[in-house]
This record gives sequence, C-alpha cells and structure tokens, in this order.
Amino acid sequence: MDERKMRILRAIIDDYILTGVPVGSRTISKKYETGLSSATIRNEMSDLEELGYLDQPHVSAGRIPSAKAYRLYVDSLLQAGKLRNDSPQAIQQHFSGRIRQMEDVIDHAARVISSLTNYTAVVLSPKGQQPRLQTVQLVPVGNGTALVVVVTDMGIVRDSMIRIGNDMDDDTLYSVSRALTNELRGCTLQEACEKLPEIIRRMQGNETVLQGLYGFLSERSGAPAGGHVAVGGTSNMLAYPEYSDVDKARSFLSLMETRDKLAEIIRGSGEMAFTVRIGPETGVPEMADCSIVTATYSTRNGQQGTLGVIGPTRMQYSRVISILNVMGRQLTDMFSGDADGGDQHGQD
Amino acid sequence: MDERKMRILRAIIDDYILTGVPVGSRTISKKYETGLSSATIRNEMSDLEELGYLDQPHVSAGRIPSAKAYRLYVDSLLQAGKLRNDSPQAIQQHFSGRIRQMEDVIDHAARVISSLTNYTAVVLSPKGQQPRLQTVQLVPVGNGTALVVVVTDMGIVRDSMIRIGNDMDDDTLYSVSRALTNELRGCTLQEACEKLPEIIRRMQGNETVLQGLYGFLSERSGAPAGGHVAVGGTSNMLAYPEYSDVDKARSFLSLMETRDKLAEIIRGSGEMAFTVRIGPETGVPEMADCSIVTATYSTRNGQQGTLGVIGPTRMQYSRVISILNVMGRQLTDMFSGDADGGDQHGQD
DNA sequence: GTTAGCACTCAACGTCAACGAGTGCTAACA
DNA sequence: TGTTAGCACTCGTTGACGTTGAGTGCTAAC
Repeated sequence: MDERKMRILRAIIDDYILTGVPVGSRTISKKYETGLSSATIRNEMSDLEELGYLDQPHVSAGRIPSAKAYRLYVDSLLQAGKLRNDSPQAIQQHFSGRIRQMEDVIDHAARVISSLTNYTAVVLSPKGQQPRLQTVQLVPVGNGTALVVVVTDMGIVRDSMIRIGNDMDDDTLYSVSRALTNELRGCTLQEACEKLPEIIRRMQGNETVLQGLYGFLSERSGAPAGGHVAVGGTSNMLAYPEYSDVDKARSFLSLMETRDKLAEIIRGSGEMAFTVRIGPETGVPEMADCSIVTATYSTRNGQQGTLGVIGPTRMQYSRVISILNVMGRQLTDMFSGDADGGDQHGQD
Repeated sequence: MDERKMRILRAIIDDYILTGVPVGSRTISKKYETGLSSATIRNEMSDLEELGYLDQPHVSAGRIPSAKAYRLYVDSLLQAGKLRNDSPQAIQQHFSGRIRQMEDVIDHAARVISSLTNYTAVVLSPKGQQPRLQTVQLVPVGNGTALVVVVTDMGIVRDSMIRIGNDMDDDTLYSVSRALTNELRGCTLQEACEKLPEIIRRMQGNETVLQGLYGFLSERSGAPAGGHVAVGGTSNMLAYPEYSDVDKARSFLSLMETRDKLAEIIRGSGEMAFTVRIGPETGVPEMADCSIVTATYSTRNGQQGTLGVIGPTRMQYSRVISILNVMGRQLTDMFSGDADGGDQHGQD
C-alpha cells in the first residue's frame, strides 16, 4: 500500500462521494492530476481491489469504495487533523435569535445540521448519571391545584399538576416549597422518593400536597426519561439514489420514527469525542449502507449529549465531521453558560 | 344520477380504495352483487365518466374515482351517520399508562392514530385567542439566576432562565412573584409586556429581575408560539403505490417536516367538527392526490385543538372519520379534566 | 333496457440487437 | 522494471419491436 495507491484510492473515494456512480480508470486519470494514464490507474485499481479497498458491481463497470476504504479514508482524515473549521460563524448565526428551552435548542440544532449537510441529523439530549434536584417549587394555579416545578442541576424542568387542598393559601405553599427544597436539594429523584414518606410524617397537615408530589416523583423517577430525541432532514435521504428504492426508504424512515431505537443506535457509540461508523459497523441491518457520524457536547455539570449525522456510506465525511465539531462546541457553549442573560458567574 | 348509478359508483370507490388499481366493469359485475352484466356496468360507467365522477387513465384501463366522486361518497357517509364507533376502548387502552404533559399526550395521540389508520397523523395543540397569564413565579436556581415559570389558563407553561441580582434572597423573590402575579393575572402576554415598564418604575430595586422578565415576555409574545405539532406515521405513506415515485414522496415528507406550514394546512379547515378535504380541495399542490380529514377536540376553557389524518385520496374515509371521532372525544375528555390527580372541581 | 359478442386500444412485458463504458491482457517503449 | 498504447471482451443500458391481456365501445340480438 504505497503512497501512490493511497492517492488514487482517495481520488476514487472523492469522486464516488461526489457522483454516486462507479468510477472508472479513465475518469481518475483525466479529472485528477495524477500524471498517470488510465492503464496504469487500472493496474493500481486492480491491486486495490485485491486488497479489499474496492468493489466492482460487475465486470464492466467502474469500482466503488468498500467499507474498508471509507474506514481508511476517515481515519486518515481524523489523524491528519485536516478538518477545516467549517465557518463557525455560519453555524453561530443560526442561533442568533435566542432560544432557550433545551428541547427547542436541540430541535433547532438538528434542523441546522441537516440543512447544512443535506443528510439526516439526530441530536440527543444529555444523559448522564442521575440529575439532581436543585429546587422544588409549588406554583398555585387555582381551584385547589398546583403546578410542581422541579429544577435539576441539568436545568431540565419537569412539571405536572397536582391537587392540593383548597385550604392552602399561597404563602403556605411557598413555605412548603422552601422546606422541600431544603430537604431534597442534591438528591436524585429516587432518593427524593425514598425520603418523602418520612417528610410526610414530619410535616403534618400537608398530606395532600406531599402525596401528590410523591406520585409525581415516583413516576418521573421510574420512567427512564429517555431524554429528547430531535431528528431533522429525514427527507434529505430520499434525494440520494441509494434510496430510490422505496422499500429501503420506507424501512429507513420508519426506523427514524421509532425514537427510542434511534437514540439507542446513535448513543451506541459511547462517549467518544467522535465516532464514525461505516456501513456494517453500525450494527443495524436497516443501515447496512449508511454511515453514522457522531460527536458529543456537554453541559455545565459534565452531562454528555450526542449529536449525529446519518447519511449514505459515500458521505462527505470531512465536511460532516467539521460541522459536527463546530456544532458540538456551540452546544457545549450554550449549555455550559446558562440558557440566557449572559455568562454564568460563580459555579455550582 | 339514479340509485343504480350511485350503487355502482360506490362499488367502484370501495374497490379502488381497497386495491388502488383502476377498476374495470367486469370486476364490479363479478365481485359486487349487482345482478348486472359487465356490459351494463360499462354503459353506466360511461355515463358516470361523462358526469365527472370517473376518470380513465387511458382508454384500455379501468376507471378511477375523481375527487368529485370521493366528495359525494364522503358526504353520503357523513349524512347517513353510518360511522361505526370504532371500538372506543381500543383507543382508550392506548392511554392506559397515564401521561400528563400535554405535549406527550399529543405526540402519543399522533402515534396511535397513525398506527390505527396506517396513514399519516397530525395532532395540533389547542390554539385559541390569547392565553392569559394566571401565575408568574420566579424559582431560584442559584448563582444569581432564576427560572421564570409562567402558567397560563391553558395550563401551558413556558419557562426560561433569567439573571437576577446576587443580592436577592428567596423570600424577596417570592414576594416579587406574588406582586407580579397580582398585577398581571388575566393579562395576555402582550398586555403584560405593555404593563411591565410601569411596574418596573414602581417597584424600584428589582430592575434586574424585571428587565429579564420583560425580555422573556416580549420574546414569547412576539413568537406566535405556534403550539406543538405532533406527526406520526410519515413513513406509512410510502407503503401506498401512489408514493412509489420517490420525488413525490420526498416533497411530501419535506412538507411534513416543516411543521409551521403543516400546522397551517391542517388548521386551515377552521373549527368545524369535521372536515374532509379531497385532493385539490386541500389547496396544497404537494397534496394534489392526498386527502385530509380533520376533527377537533377542546380543552377545559374552550380552546380548540385539531387532529387530522393525511392519506391518499383513496382513503378509508369511514374508518378514518370514526377513529378521529373517537380520538377527538378521548382528547377532549383528557384535557377537560385536569392533567393529573383526578377531576377538576370548580372552574376558571 | 339488458346482454353477448367482437373489434379495437394500449400499457406492460419480454426479447433482441446495438451501443458504449470499462476492464484485463499483451506487447512495445523508456 | 514501470508505464503506456492498443485491442478483444464483458455486460449493463437503451431503444425498437412484437406479444399479451385487460378493458373499452359499439352493434346486434334478446
């Protein structure tokens, strides 16, 4: 595997990524400045095929890169650190109108990535150990009901209506909130659930509220929360001839619809800064001819979120990687400051 | 347009809905008990074509129903009140594990509808006049930031971080919250924005907070809120031969991705209990061969939400309508009680 | 008014030959 | 020894062409 073979292989991959059509020796010798004749290229290509880097759909067609070739290509890309920083400001400007709900940010990010790459983008909300309670607040709504607002250290807020007695006035509610916050701050949801019965015993007279809260917490802690899964640009995939087969497109799309499974797949890469899984490496039969590129971002308290791009194996890897790179940093910035109103001074 | 023509037309529509293939005279005379020979049917079909109820893709193919025919079909369906109540319990059981966040319910409903009908389902969150503020609460988060929780009469909660001075303790924050709630209860977001400057003047010493709140409110009130749009079963459409053309599928899917436009289309039907728009009636070129069936549900305070099904013009109208009917009632039930913890006594 | 029969139409399908992009191999060349 | 020109060969693609069959419209008989 000498340097020249390498150069030729790269040219083939580049061309195939561009066109999606098997590339022949003549194309390479003409379009790329190799200074070699098609015959020489042909010999090299034959070698490359023997080495497993190229496939031939049929005898009289050009060659297409194998998964192994993409792997080599991507690895050399990553090693060389050749990733141009794809105009961070182009991405930043997409976030100019400030958005704050974490889920909105994530949805938006997925849309931006997919429109920049023309592939399908997936962004997962951070998932880490257990979020820890920071504040519990009961907001009166009237008619004997209140809204529970639970703020965790991830800034994720979960809310739900509960019943409170008609006899509680706002101030009482507030003092109960304060007491609860003091008791529960720093607990995980599970721990809070375990603590609550005892608190209920101690704070007589507020059974209704606390029961409601208990129901809320136990449900939330039970549910694996799953986190939010944002998907953008699913229809982009149909633009590639790889998916002109309707059945294939269908199975792909329905995979994109089952968010749980999708999240699992995307998250499957662990917490590496970058992952590129090519074709069979994805481990998903539906994605046999897809590649998945993922990156991570992190929040203030070190929780890791994942963002990824799904495209055909002939993906514009370098472009995608650099976009994910910038976007990952962007998200990290957004979530490690607070969601609004300037930088966060002080620390948790 | 005598009774016999009507019967034949219905048979043709039924068959076409079933198979998606142009139906010939012989099919009708054999599969449906008309007691007529194919030749007779042929004559009738010829008449029906002249009347504009049937189209002929080409001379030696069977006939397919025109939009006009579907319209007639659906109208007679609705008039006759023939809608079987498609097992409400089947739908109810999908909601057994209780879910409460309104958005979760809506997402879930879209999934249920799409899986029951095998078409694409869209559910829109209720939209009414302007939601009115009910409570404003500032929840301390630490580090000089607070979470704004705004509860409106729709139960929709919007929250965002704002900066507060480091000098505010929880109690001050609470009293500010109470004061704000008193001042702003019953206002729309716009009104609240207009009122705030004056309040800021009056309540000196809390500028930071109030400025933050102002920023929040003005942003929220500016944004048309849009509401939540849940879509389920987009991939279902690809199963129909109507969408075996990839380009068509693509434009459909990308329409499904632009939620704003989609919401507009679905909502376009006004607040009728039912709407059936067939083909061109949708007014959307991308949906020239789709039909949209919508129904509404309502919440406690009379806000109207919309749920709809998008499918090929040869849709199983009666089934779809009855499913939407049941689902609409189900959602109304869920949202007219409160979101959790038993019924709401009292009223707003 | 209904039906049987028949000629006619036309999309769909399969076959076949021509075409051409691309290969592999061989021989000549630097 | 590596490179290149030339040539025979392969095989998918394309388009022409005939066949098939579903379905129609028309006419004549019932």
